[in-house]
Amino acid sequence: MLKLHNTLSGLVEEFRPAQGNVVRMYACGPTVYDYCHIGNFRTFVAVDLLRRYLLYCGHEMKHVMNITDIDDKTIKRSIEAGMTLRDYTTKYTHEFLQDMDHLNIQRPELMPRATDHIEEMIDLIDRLNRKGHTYLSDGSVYYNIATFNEYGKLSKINLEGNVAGARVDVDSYEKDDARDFALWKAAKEGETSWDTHYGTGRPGWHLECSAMSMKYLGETFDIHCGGVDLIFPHHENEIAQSEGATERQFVQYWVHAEHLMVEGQKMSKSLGNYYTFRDLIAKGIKPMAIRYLLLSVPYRKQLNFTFEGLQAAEAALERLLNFRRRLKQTQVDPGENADVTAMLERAQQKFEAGLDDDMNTSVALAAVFDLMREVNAAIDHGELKAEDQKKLLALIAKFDTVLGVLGAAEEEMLEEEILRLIEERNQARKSRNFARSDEIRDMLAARGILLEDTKDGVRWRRK
RNA sequence: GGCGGCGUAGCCAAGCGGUAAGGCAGAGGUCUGCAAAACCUUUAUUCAUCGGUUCGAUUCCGAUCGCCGCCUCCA
Repeated sequence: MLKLHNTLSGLVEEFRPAQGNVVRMYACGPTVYDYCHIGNFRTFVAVDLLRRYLLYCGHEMKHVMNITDIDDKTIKRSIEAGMTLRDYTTKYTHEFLQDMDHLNIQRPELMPRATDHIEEMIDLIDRLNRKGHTYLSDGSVYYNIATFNEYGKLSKINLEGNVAGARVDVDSYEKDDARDFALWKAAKEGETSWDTHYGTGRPGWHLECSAMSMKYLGETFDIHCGGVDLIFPHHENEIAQSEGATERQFVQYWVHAEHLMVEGQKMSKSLGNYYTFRDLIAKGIKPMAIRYLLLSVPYRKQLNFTFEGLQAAEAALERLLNFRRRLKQTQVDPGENADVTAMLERAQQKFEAGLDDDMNTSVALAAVFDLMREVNAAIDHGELKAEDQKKLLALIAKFDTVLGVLGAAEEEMLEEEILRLIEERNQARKSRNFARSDEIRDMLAARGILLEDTKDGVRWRRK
């Protein structure tokens, strides 16, 4: 009896990688016939957050993300573009990785290409063949799902944790030959193909993920991620392929990211609300605002992606950055304040409890904002001490190893000219020459330097 | 038609039986020459609707309405 986990509750307390501290994780990557749209990145950000939190928890990662460079559309588009498949997919893979970098998504340990693993795929077909799961038809090899009696267990199971199996009707699949899927497809005229003992052709879509995940992660691994639309048939078929061949449990945890809506509507080209990451950047949206918005709603929830939401994300992010800047620049006395220590501990506990609960990022973010409010009040009252300041900065940095939205605290070099102008403005203000002081402030603002008058003196920051 | 998810303040949302987190926007206040930033206060007697179970339901059950996804190699 195979066990199938659906949620990642209790990550710190209960989740134990099968291989020591090394978490073996596979994520279905992009198909590379075009630019990914923003919904794709919702999934990739969710996977990144999970990866980062596992690292935060002290695990090591062996994380594989495939590059699907051999599906129908990619082949078609490369022909249309007059490029070789390899050149075409290399181009779009490069674009994809650039977008990943801009969204601060960490690179997986391995990003294998499907077309580099034809041999492994053939070997897997051989194994399935030996166990009687396949049949030949018109030069193609099909998986006979009637021979795998657990077919349907992933997509039919109730993913939200209600009574499993209550309404599962596996029989309808077993009778239906139409549910069989291709492991190897006979070559079509003009398409890229490989010569093998199954004839000339190319692998079916689902095969690459079974072959590559097991090659790099072993026959059983910890976590398999992807978008919800992949549950059926893609992941269902991966299970059939892998478990059919190995007779072992393929995956411990399935993590499926929900889709998003744009302005309350389904994203589609006809509605004009189909956005790639690059479209949004071209509109002047900051990458970190996109990342923040995408991660602010737990991955299991369909999030509503709106421009108003992007503005809100940017404002929230700005506030967090200001807070960190203020924290750094505040002059403090030596020592430690027990109240602040308590705030710190509460925040860390809530942050981790949130993420432990199946990556509830809403709760984790609330913990960060609660902390910010409390610490701001402490600073206002002059209650922050040197030890607190140090610990807080460290904690914020630690939180951001997971969230990845703040970036490294910039060590800005004070330009002598800026300092000189600030000093000149101070003199002007002292002599109540506000026309001149405003002139200087505006001049600096025009160059992206914002001044704030506080009771501790002038604070400045770059916009 | 089959399977599944969702419907919480102006917007984004947490919430998993015990009396509504957090963010954005808005309002008032403190501070300031004016700002900015920050802080304080404030904004849902109520969680799509109607029933039911319970001492008690946003949370469980049923029905209704609305939105969304999968069932067609589309993340």
